[in-house]
Amino acid sequence: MSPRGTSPTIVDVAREAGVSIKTVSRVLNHEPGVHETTRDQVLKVVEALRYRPKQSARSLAGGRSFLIGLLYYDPSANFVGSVQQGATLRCRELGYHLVVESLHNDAPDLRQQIDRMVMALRPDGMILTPPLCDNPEVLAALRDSGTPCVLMSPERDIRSVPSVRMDDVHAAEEITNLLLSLGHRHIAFIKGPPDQSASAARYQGFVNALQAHDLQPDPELVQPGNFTFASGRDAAHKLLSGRQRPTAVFASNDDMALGVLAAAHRLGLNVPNELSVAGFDDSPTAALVWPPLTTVRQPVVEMARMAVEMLVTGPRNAVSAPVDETDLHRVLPHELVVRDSTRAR
Amino acid sequence: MSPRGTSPTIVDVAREAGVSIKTVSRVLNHEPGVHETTRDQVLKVVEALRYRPKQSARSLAGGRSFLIGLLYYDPSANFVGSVQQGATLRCRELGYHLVVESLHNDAPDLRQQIDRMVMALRPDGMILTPPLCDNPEVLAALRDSGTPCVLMSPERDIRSVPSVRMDDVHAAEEITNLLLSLGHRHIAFIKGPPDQSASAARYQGFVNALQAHDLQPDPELVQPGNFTFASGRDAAHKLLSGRQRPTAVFASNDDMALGVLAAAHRLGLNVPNELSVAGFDDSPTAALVWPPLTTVRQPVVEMARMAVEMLVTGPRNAVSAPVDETDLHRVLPHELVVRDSTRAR
DNA sequence: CTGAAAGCGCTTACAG
DNA sequence: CTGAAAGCGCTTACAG
Repeated sequence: MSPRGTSPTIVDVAREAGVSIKTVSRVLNHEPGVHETTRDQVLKVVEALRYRPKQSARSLAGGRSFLIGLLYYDPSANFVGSVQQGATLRCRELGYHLVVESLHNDAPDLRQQIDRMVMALRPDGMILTPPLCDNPEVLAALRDSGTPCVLMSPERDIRSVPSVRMDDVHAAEEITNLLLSLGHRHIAFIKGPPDQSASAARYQGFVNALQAHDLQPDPELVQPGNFTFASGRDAAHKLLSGRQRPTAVFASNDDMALGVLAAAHRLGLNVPNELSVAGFDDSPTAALVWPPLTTVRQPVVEMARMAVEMLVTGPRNAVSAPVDETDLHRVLPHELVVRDSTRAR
Repeated sequence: MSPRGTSPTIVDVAREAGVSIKTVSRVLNHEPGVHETTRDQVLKVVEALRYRPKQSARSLAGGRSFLIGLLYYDPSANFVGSVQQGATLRCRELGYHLVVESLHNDAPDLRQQIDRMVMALRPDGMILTPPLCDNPEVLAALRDSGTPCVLMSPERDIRSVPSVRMDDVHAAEEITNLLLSLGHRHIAFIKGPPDQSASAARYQGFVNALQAHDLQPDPELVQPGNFTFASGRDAAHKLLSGRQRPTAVFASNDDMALGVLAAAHRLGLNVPNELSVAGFDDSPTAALVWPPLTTVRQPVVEMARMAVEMLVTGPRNAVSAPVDETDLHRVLPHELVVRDSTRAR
């Protein structure tokens, strides 16, 4: 049973079970057309010998590696952590394994790095996270290699390339509705960087919710930001020392919301009594600050599970009916996380 | 060049270069004893055909998978993110790939999960992070399978099992020395959970530094904690409302230090003017709070690089001299990160 | 429902 | 310095 000693092979199982290796293979791969008695017998021997087929042999002979690749850029992002969590779990259930590669989005030899991985490992599918899933070079390399991909939260969907995402617009609407329902009417909004589609989507949700209440965003209460702590803090300083102070701030991500919290503390403003603050992302820090942040949790773990599933049970197993575009682009439900940083005014 | 079409094989390269596949193999594996002219010719063809050996074939024939496994438990830990960062980079340099598996430390089928991975993939080595690297069941499974391991920051070193760590004692001494040099004499300490060796080590460093200044820890200023935000906040409440308030608090990890910050804010205590606070770990949040936290950065990325290296250039390539125990247990230098939460009293 | 043969693409001894 | 042969442990057609 030691892989470095003499672990059993399919031949051992076949001999012990009194069948051919082909039959053992059939049982192991859940192929139909094996007599139940035979199947049971084989499974018993497999169990007794603690036999596990060797991935390299399966891969070489069958052309499937049982490997899913995960390409990511920012190692510190908790997003990636959750992706892996969901992906490795689903992989395990499906008999696959996850190979990860940390790439620089602007590395000069990006293409070569990807080619090397694809050629060596032949992963059966690849999961791409932002910003790599929006990098044309990455997409091209993978397309040329014929590796199936799923994009996680890409900037925009690509025809015929599967993707998984959440609904930023609706989530931002919900946060805004929460603040409105708490009685807030002067709600500030801190935007994300203009080159990220999530920024526009979240702002759109904010506007939608206001308009549904016959309100318009106050231009003075809408500040630019770039998803960093510092940009949130600076925007908050402007907002909170302006002539008409908002009673609530919706920062379109958590890092900026933390900046708002810091600015409020410095200005001696009590959150949530004098100012409500909401974020977006449910970063690990969001629950650790004072007061804990009201925010939106992306269903990242579920998205990753879904991505693996689309890859594994994808083109190969699907009936070859014309693929439905809506099936290709999945939207998973998010979750509003109401904590102590928001309060009725 | 498309792996799903007809990618070149070693036979193609051999034919094109006018040599045997054995010679191609020699060149690819940097084996000695190939004429320089032959080598150049082969490499030229390899380049032209964009040939990459297929891992599954190499693995099946050669008994090496070129895969390093990473087993981890807590997906949210930024520790794991840094480990992967370092590990994938070093793997790439060495022609290896990293397979990750998220495991529950107390899963009933833990052994089975590990066996499955080891038997299927036959990784050439495995990196274990806390708390898995201290789990006897995990260690036993890997030992039985003959898979070489490196433990990252294990509770305690195991004879003949390689490990990589930092020096908690020294790091804690340095933080304490910093506070002492800022003029603090009433320094509180918040401990970690007693069942983690890092807790004891950090406290030891704290005591060492005090004693080197002819000081003794004040029992009233030493509080228990368990490395959580809440425990740090509670400990701080006690410390800061006691009859003799410390001028500085050394929380033995960042999460607890954040708790101290929160408690100070609530009590209206200005950090760092009225209270200095130091943490340990340099978590991502440490730089994002107000004021930014003075702390210690573990050399996690470097530790992971080292772990991969020990695995790859380990037993196989090492001269078979008796293994030096000190070579087996590496200690990498940490870094003091002085930010704004500490100030001269 | 079951099996014998061929082959996936490399590396390992073994020769020369 | 170079090569012909065997074999790693499976799966894929193809038969029966």
